[in-house]
Amino acid sequence: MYKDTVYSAFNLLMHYPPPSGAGQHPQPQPPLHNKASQPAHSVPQLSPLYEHFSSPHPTPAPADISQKQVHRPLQTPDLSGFYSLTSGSMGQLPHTVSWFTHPSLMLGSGVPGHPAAIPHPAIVPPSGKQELQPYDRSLKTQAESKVEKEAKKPTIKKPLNAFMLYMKEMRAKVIAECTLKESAAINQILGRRWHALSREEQAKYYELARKERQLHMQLYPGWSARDNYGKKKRRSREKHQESSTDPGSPKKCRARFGLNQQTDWCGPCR
DNA sequence: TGGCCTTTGAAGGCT
DNA sequence: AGCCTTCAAAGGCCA
Repeated sequence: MYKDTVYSAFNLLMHYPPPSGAGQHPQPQPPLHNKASQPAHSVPQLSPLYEHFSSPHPTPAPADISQKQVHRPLQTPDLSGFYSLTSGSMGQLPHTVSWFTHPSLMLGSGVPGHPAAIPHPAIVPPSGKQELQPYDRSLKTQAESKVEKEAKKPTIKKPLNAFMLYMKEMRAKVIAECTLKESAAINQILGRRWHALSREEQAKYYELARKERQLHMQLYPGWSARDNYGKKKRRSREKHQESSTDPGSPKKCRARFGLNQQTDWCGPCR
């Protein structure tokens, strides 16, 4: 089952048409969450290219898992260099973001039913830490157990959007250039640089993000962004409310003054 | 130790 | 339809 899903997702990407039309507006594509609208025949047959992606360094599964596993239909594919293998603009994308480096798309045991026991970076325990040693469960009520079970459910992270992918790639560069380490400051710089990118350059990241969303959908069909709501502590609303004098972020500022999202900047945000 | 900061975009909910 | 809220990443900072 999972094998089919991964194969389908992989092939879907391998056969995905490149961005069409030069100068195409890089704005996000229409939502892809309507799975029902995708006909089964839209997933092509397994590409022979897939054979190249079986991992040269398969991570052995822990004994307890491997013993229980009846079959091992799929090894964790090494998808590093995936984009360089694909044709079209994505292959020329000069960055390091790929399935290999992007945690939410790395394949591993976190994927339900996946045979390998490598923890999936996109699927993390709610605490983000190793589980505590087990204790006497007989002391627990069923309700408590249910609550705990729910709490221990691994978290599937949201797929990264275009800007997040850009940030992930460019962060190291900015850190090196500016000798900054504080993410808040770095992100401000990256935000400005993002807007300085040409539409063609941004389009690469929008396309990549679109593919990531699509793969995420294939890997976690029932997942919803709503699943992770409330798992981070919400910020206080007061802090989010903008003062009349604070220009806020460029995005908020443009929204407030009705400026063009791509080109216009108000004074304080320059 | 855990939330905040800071960015943009996606998605879900509400009016 | 439009607005609002939350969460994705990152790491220093602070209570």
